[in-house]
Amino acid sequence: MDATPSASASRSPPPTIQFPVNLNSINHDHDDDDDHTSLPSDDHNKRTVIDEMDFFAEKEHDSTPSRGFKDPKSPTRLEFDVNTGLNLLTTNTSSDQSIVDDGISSTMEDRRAKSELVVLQAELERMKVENLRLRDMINQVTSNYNALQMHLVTIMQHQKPRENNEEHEQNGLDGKLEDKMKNSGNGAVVPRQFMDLSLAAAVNGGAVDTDELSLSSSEGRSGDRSRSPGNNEEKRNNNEDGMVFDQEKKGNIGREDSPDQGSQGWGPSKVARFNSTKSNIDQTEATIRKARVSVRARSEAPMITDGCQWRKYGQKMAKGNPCPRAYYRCTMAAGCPVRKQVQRCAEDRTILITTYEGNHNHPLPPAAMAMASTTSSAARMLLSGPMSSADGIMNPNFLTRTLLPCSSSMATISASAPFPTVTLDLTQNPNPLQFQRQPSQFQVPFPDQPQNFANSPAAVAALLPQIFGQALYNQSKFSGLQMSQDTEANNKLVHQSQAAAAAIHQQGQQNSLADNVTAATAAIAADPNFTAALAAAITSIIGGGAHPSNITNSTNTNANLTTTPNANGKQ
DNA sequence: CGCTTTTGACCTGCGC
DNA sequence: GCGCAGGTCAAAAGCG
Repeated sequence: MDATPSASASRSPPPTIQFPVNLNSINHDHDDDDDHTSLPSDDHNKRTVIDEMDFFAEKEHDSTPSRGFKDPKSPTRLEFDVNTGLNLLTTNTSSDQSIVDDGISSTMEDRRAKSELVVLQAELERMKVENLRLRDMINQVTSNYNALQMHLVTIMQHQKPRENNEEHEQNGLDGKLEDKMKNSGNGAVVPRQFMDLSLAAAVNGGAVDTDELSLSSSEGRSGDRSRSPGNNEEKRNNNEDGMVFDQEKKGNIGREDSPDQGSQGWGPSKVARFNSTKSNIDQTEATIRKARVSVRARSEAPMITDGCQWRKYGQKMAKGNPCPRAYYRCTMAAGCPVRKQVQRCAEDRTILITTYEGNHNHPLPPAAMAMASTTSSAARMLLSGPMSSADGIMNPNFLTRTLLPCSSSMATISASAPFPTVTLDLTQNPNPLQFQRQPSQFQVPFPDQPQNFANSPAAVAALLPQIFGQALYNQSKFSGLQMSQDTEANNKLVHQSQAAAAAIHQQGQQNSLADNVTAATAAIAADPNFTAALAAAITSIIGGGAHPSNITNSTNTNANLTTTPNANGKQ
């Protein structure tokens, strides 16, 4: 147990790898000392203040290659000055006096120091304001992005409700996913499932709109399981009366789905068992939840810090791995469906494997946005994949071309299984050549990142949203186009996807921008080198964040994105 | 006191 | 039908 990755896990963040780290946590670290990086309480309220603190808290980064960056606004230079100045000042003020004490010039020095102090304070104020502004900007963009996403989903919904239904009917309505899955042996069936999912996913836009779904699902479940009731107290509202959904609406969206099924979160099969009458949507929902994003990173820490708060709800010995697997669920909001598994790699215990599933149904701190959007987008991407091939396996080439036309590092995606899983392998050396290692791998356009940032999981995680965001976008387009059913169509789709990708850059700028912002936010949060991170953020926000590549930096972030055919749900 | 972790039991799906 | 493995629950214990 102690050995468990999770054992001491969630609360004591100190040793953890910093994923898309928390602005909050960073701040706290500086202010209070690490204690509550993960404390649930500080969420929203403090954020504002914290953010400000953040920037200045990161003074240590004098060594940072800050020069390359330009603040969109005047403060740029000042900032640097301020940073150093602050440091010096702090030390100087105190030390000056003590050291200079004896000197005759002390008065002058004093004055000078005071005036400097005043100036610096003024600067500080300005910077604070600036920080606030930036933060607001980021928040705004983020919310815009979310809104846009939902909008897109809605549109999609309108566009293809029929097709969707038809599809499902074709599948043979008793057509539970389960059935399909079971039939997967035939090979032919699986792809279909995928198709369904894709459509549905596209329609629903992920967990987003499935209020009803959750409802139905919950019913189904509760019947089966005696436990379910207790389990869902938190979320119970939903069940009690369907209407409740409206209450929290968007907030709930996510909530609902998981809550009732919360318990089954990971269990694909469980979800699958709903009656067809309950609809495709249910299936979709369920399926979406199934999609997983797995991150492999080297760390001594029991858990990676990803900006969210987690509660451990179980631990199990998994077959074939001496290290126990820990189960966590997101505690940032009651009923949040997001879960994660943490386990050390059997072969190399320095590698920590964190698997995320589900979409958050609550507002997230910027730092957590990266991971959250990554998982949700990834899930949607996987599930909505029009690229399913005849054998039910995603065509990596397709993905490569579609999602990552201009990548600089490598990643692999494949999804043939009950749980499509995107595995981000951060354990690899940042060597582009790796790309060649596996034919099935494709490159993910991780923009270059600041040095410190480059190899950290945070960096990659921060960028994932871009990738998946784009992918999602692309796919949404695809699914629109995708009505064709044959593999032949896939070829077309490939081209279409490329076109779509291009179009996305033009049309979907908002989206990309948002993604970039998200990434940038995470970058800021995660990067110890604030200046670099800030630069990245600013660059992405102001410099026309349409392209991920807009984030300019010197180092490549390399990661492997791998999707595992996870037939048995075993690792 | 409230929250989190621990841990054994339970449920479910899957393969044989 | 049985056993195995994954996943979840919930009481008890621990902690701040």
